[in-house]
Amino acid sequence: MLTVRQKQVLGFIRGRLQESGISPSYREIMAALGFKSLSTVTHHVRSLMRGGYLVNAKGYHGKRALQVVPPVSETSAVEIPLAGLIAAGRPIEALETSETIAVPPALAGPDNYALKVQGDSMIGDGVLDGDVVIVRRVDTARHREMVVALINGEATLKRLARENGRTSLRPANPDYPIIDIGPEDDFRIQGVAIGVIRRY
Amino acid sequence: MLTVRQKQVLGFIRGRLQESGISPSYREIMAALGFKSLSTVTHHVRSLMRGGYLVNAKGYHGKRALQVVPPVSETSAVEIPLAGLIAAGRPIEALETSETIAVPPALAGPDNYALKVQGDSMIGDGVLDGDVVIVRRVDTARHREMVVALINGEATLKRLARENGRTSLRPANPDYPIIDIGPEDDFRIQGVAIGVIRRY
DNA sequence: AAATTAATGTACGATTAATGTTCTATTTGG
DNA sequence: CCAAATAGAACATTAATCGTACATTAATTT
Repeated sequence: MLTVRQKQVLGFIRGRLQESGISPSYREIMAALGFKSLSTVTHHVRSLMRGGYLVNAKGYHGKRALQVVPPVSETSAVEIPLAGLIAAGRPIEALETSETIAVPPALAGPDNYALKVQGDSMIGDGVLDGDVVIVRRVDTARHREMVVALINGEATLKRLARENGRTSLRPANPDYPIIDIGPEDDFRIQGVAIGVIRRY
Repeated sequence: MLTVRQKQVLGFIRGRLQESGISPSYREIMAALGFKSLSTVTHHVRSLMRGGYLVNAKGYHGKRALQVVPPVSETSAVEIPLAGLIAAGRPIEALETSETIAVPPALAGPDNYALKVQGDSMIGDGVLDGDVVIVRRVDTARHREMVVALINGEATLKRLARENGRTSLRPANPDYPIIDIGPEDDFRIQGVAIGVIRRY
């Protein structure tokens, strides 16, 4: 919570940074706001630092190194990044903009992201073309979990099967083949599906 | 609830917060509303606090820290009521508590509610047992839309079909029968599905 | 490279200004 | 009459300020 003066000081610093790129000195701040003592500036700057609005990029005794901390995004913590499109047999196609998508809190998490599904390889499990799957970024998964996996550079959404010491990726659609993972394959799990959102 | 004076005081504080971001001091409120004593302001502010319209963000002796408490209705526009369970062939089973469920803004709306699906009559359309369908409360629907319908007192989730002047409800599962609507049936549409949320 | 100077940030204490709180008493309008 | 509203003055606490001396880094000179 900022006081009136703190707001003015912060505003001046922010303005200087924006126009010239270098932080003003304490004495410049003093002059600009009409203070007669450096301690006044010190006091306000310190308050702003304590409040997390400013940091000194060079640490203790760092000169002209004040940096304004961007305000914490108050866009409710239920937003997770929409990482891109996933389609069987292609790498994940990243979206240009760093889009985000709002999800119910039950599907939110710091390691979660969303992928838009292209294709119908998992139609048997109720994941349709155009659905958005919510994925938790992990590198291991258990038998029968739906995973986002990277195999030889290609990303895919399938069910993981571990049987008789063998690992395979199974679509939920008879039109698609089961993918057996061999020791020569470059195989990595990128996450497990924890939810689906569809919009008609 | 609020007296005339209280409304004026609250309005002034709200305006100041909106335009400048900082709360007015008691003396500013006094001047703005033409009071001649601080205690008048104190009295009104305290009343507003007791009524839950204002809080002091800095607590006792906190200066310029009045905050207007947003009315309850605006707390979170992404919550919609979870009305109950829907299963083929039974009335909607209402939940005891008036639960709500958080949904992405794209699925939120004043006339929307959620139903938890029981059964697999729509599995072919990717709606699985346990899924939550988001429904918009309307009384008409077009051909091929997924609807919540009430037929002779029984609620069901099906696709609406209008062909050759006849209306029918079609499951997305060959194990279930198509329901033909005749003139003798008591048939009503309660809403159309606009989304699905699943959690693994 | 070393020494020197200039520019800049830090520390401590004390003081003033601004602001919220409390108390008792009085006025006002239905 | 009663509840709401108002008034006035004294008091408590926080915000803001000032002055000075000192420490550290950056720039300049030797």
